Amino acid sequence: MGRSPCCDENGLKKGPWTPEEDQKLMEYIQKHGHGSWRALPKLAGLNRCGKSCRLRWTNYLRPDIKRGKFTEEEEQTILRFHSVLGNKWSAIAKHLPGRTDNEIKNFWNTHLKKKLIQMGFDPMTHRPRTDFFAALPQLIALANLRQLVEQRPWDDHAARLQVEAVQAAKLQCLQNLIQSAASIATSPSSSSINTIPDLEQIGLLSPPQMSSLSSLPSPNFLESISGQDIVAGQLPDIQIPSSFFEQPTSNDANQNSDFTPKSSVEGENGTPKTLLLSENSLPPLTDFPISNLGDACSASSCDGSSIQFTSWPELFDEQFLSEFV
DNA sequence: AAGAATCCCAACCGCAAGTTG
DNA sequence: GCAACTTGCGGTTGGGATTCT
Repeated sequence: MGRSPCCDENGLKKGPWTPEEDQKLMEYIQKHGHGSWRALPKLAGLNRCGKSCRLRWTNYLRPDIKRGKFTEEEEQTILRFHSVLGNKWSAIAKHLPGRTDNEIKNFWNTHLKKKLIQMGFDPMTHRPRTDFFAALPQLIALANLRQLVEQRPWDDHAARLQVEAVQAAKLQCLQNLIQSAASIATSPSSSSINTIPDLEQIGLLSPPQMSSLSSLPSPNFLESISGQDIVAGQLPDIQIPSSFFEQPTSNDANQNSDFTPKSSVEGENGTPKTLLLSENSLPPLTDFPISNLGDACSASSCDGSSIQFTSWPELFDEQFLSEFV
């Protein structure tokens, strides 16, 4: 397994491709196919290394390449597959016809990753940031906005704020517990994911909620992912807040790193009453870290059922949610 | 208008798996 | 089984384009 020496060779051109070079490469491949990439540059009359030619062809010259901005649908697809596959750009690209792994990687690094971070998600796990203090600005903003919305006296609000802080901590705690359980379940040493129901035993999840955990993708699901056989529609519905695609981009969002109000309902007097977060826009407590699970499972033949955490509203009782939102 | 800052993406680099002799 | 070679992948970067001050 030696390293490829091709790019170390002297005298080979590097850097941006000229239209003439593109033309030569295109004509050669269309006539003869690429064959051996290493031999191609000489045969095509190019002063480039084979690697450079391959890259140019696969990322730019291939006739089936789709150009232009990513659609919202493509964005969703990337997010979903990334939450499952992690940074497996080539695997993700297989599910986006006409898009290259490089393009997807760039799009992820320049747009999607930032979006997730701005929304308080960990871009690697697709879950809300786990550190409570990182979420503090959001909580503070939440509290302030609530005050504006409700126009209640501060004393009353302070008391409510305290309750909310407790609830937020509770929420965080539950989340951490779930994550811990998940990591235990995914560790090769654990026999199966069936350790999750322990949560039920300690009274954190009621049976109906657990039932939602049992609607799980089969182990075959993960196998099919690694085998690249899945289509987007078969993925677990890893829930990105509906507000995700409404998030301001770049600079706008930087100034509003907290969750911005996205929906409004009619108040009693007919004036719109802004909600901080709709239930649907709550960040998903959601996603079992399937990206890691994939490796763990492939290494340990996990035969237990896997987990599909549901969205927030189903995890908490209505009272909790209605109080929190 | 101009310089600084930031964004964006094509291309490079290095690693690892697969293939061949 | 081993080493040389090829291919593919993911991370990183250079520099042009765009936006901000």
